[in-house]
Amino acid sequence: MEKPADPKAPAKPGGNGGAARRRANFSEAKLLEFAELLFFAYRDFTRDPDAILKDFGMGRAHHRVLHFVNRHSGLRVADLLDILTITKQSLSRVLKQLIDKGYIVQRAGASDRRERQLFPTEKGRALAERLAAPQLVRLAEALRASGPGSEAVLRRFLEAMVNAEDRPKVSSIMQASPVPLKAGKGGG
Amino acid sequence: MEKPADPKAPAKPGGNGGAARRRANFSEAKLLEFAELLFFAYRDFTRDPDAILKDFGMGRAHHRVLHFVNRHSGLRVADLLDILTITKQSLSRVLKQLIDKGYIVQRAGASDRRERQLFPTEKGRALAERLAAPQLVRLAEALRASGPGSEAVLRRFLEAMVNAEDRPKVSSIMQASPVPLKAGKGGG
DNA sequence: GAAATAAGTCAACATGGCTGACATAACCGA
DNA sequence: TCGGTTATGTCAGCCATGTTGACTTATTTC
Repeated sequence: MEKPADPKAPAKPGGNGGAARRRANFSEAKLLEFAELLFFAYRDFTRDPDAILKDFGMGRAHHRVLHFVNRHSGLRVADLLDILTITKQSLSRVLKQLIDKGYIVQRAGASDRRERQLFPTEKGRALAERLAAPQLVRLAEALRASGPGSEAVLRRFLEAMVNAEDRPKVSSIMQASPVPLKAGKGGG
Repeated sequence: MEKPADPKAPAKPGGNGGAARRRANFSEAKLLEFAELLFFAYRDFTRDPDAILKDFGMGRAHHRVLHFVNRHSGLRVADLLDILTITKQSLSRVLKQLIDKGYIVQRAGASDRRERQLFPTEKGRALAERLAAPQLVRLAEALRASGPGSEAVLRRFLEAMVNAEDRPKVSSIMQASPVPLKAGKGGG
């Protein structure tokens, strides 16, 4: 019953209903281009590891878990849930597989034995590096293409893209702390 | 049977097997940080529209289709397949729903009547703008936080992140051509 | 000792990828 | 005009990965 707008005159490019106006100096058109570029960039960023994972009967979810366990060895299940923003049931599925296949091991927490700290095995480290390799090449080339001094710009941009309330958490994660990341929970 | 590496001495941070060495001046650690930042940035970039979509009984796949149809009004199904890099069966599922709900209309191609050109309805344009709004705010703020002149850097970076062979295609898409995007197929 | 917390589990369901097979309509060249 | 190719659509089923809800176990904390 929904009468669609006349398809004879579709999508007036200038006629923006009002959502736009101007945002801090950036035109809507320009911002939309960045949105699209981000989509394309991320689409291809994940492509190489996805192909490798297929050979191992695993998916992108496994990659994410393995990456963070490898990079931030010793983190707890709760930290991982926080980072990935998925439910423990979703995490459990892939984590169990990674443990069963010998890519990750867990140990009871040092101070709190209810906690499970996660560590990569040698095999896990090897796979994590293999998955990361093409992504690092891509990033290095893109940074080079961006010109000198682009790293600082990139870092500021990406950090600002993160939800403001999560930035402290992300920062603390980025410091590759070998200690379980309690910051943002009760700590500071 | 897989004997895991001794979990007592997990993840020597310096002991990189050889995948690393040095990539064009960027340390592996730095590149990994960018990889993580990109993950967090994209994670949050998609969060706002995902929440809105839920109220409409739709998912991220609908958003992607609606976005590109709205931005590049008149593109063909084949163009969309190319952009999203999914199968026509996957696209069909969400596209059909968007058409049934009156967000998108199709017309037979002007020169080739086998083709289906896709257009947003008024309703579709409205939803696309509503979904884009929080993302554009986020992007504008992040660009501002990146400092003056960051746009050019960002653009170069994101374009370089795209697979080299797809860059011409992406460029032609970005020009918001109102004409069906035949470039990269047989054209130039 | 009771309550709270960290983690694990079972069951069911939704979304959105995939493959394979096949149908229809339209175009295009011989 | 006919036959092959192309653009699109569709059916059927599978897989990965997200969700909610309910419940258990081990451990810590008050």
